[in-house]
Parts: sequence; C-alpha cells; structure tokens
Amino acid sequence: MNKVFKALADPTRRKVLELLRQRPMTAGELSEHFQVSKPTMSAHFAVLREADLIDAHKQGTTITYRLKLSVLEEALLGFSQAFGFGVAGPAQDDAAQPEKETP
Amino acid sequence: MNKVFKALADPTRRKVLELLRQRPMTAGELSEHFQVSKPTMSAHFAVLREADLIDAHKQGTTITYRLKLSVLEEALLGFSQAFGFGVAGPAQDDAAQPEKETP
DNA sequence: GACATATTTCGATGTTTAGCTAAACAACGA
DNA sequence: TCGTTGTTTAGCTAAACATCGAAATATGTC
Repeated sequence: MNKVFKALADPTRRKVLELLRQRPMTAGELSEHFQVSKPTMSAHFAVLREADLIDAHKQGTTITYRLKLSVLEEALLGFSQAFGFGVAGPAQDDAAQPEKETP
Repeated sequence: MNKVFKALADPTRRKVLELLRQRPMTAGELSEHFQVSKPTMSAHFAVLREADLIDAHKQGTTITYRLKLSVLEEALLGFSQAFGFGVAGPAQDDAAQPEKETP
C-alpha cells in the first residue's frame, strides 16, 4: 500500500493511469503521450506493476497494459476510510473496464 | 495537488495526518509517536504545510497542528473522480474536527 | 538578565529517484 | 535472417529526500 502511494506520487505515472482508465494500451502507445525515453517509460511501468496498479499481458511483440481499477480503488478507500470519508460506489462507469475480461 | 500526493507518499506523514484526524496536536506531541529526531519531524511538518494539508498555530512556545480535512478530501476526490469512483460524503464524523474552531 | 522549553533552521551525509544514452536481449512476424 | 516492440543493464548526472547533530530563535518564567 505504501507502494501505491509512492507510485501515485509521480505525475507521469498518474497520467499513465488516467490514460489506461479509458482503455488498455500498449507500452508504445502510452509512451507516445510523453517526451521521455523508452527506458524511462519502462521504469515507470515497472513501478506501477510493482504497486500492482496495472497488469501486463503480452501478445506477440507488443505488451498491453491494463489498469487494475479495483486495486487503485481499494487503496484509496482504505486510506480514506481512516479519515471518515469513504470512496463510494464501485465504478459502474461506462469507460472504465471491469477487472475481468470479456464479462 | 502534486504536492499532496508527494506528501502522502511517506508513511510517517500519512501517520501524522491520521493522528491529527483525532485531534489537533502539538509538534512535540506528534513527535513522540515516532522514533526520529525533532528536526526530521519538523521537516515532515513543513512538507505537510506546503501541501496545505495541515495548518499551524502557535500559542506561547508550542505550535499546534491541525488537519485540514477538507483539503485532503478534495484532493482525493478530484483524483478519484477522474477514475469514476467518487469520495463520498463530507465527513460528518464525530472525531473529525471541522475546519473552523470552536463551532 | 539568565535560564529552560519548544521548534525551527543550518549544514552535512547518504539514499533514492528521474532522467539520459548506448547497447544488449527476448520474442515474435515477415 | 531481418526488423519491430519492449525490457533490461550499465553507467552516468542532477535533483530531491530523509535523516542527523548542533546552533539559532522565540517565548515564557524566575
């Protein structure tokens, strides 16, 4: 859970999460949104992976990253609860993709 | 808002916020909960102040810190909203102290 | 004024983080 | 066997962080 907050502390990584919130994207696709080198992006992905905020699955030569919304939500929820305000309602959003694939 | 996340990235600082959630406390009082030096704690307080998560008001020789719950809530809310889950309900908690003093 | 208390400021140090380039490596598709 | 995609490693710089002990700054009190 500390790793989640550490991961969230960087603007680039937060942006990545927001991009992934719309739809899963490949590493290359994500990288296009930033002006940093591939290794740097790869490192950011690694931090997000370590925090369990995204998961990767490779098909062929490309790796597609997917946001693990529930993990993010739970982290925020756990923290928020300690302060008396809860994170409400499991995202029944249209754009957000649920944790399981092809439900 | 980046400052808030940066501030939240450290476990000590998160703990400070949780302690302050119960009641305002002096710097010394807070420090007793951690095994770090006073200057270190002072630095943490500065980060929290910078992020506008706490405010200080000194009376005599002591400084009392108070949690700015609404700021924390708004930051979390702003972020959470971008992901489709909102931080709900302005804390009408009993232990949490409202933003104004002696209401 | 002298002294005690509470906290912050002032260096100093060691660690972590973000970033780069360059090169190597793995896995695939054509 | 190439070329592509992405990760990893190495080696580096620069900046940010966390931490400390010591000194400085209030603010009382005697």
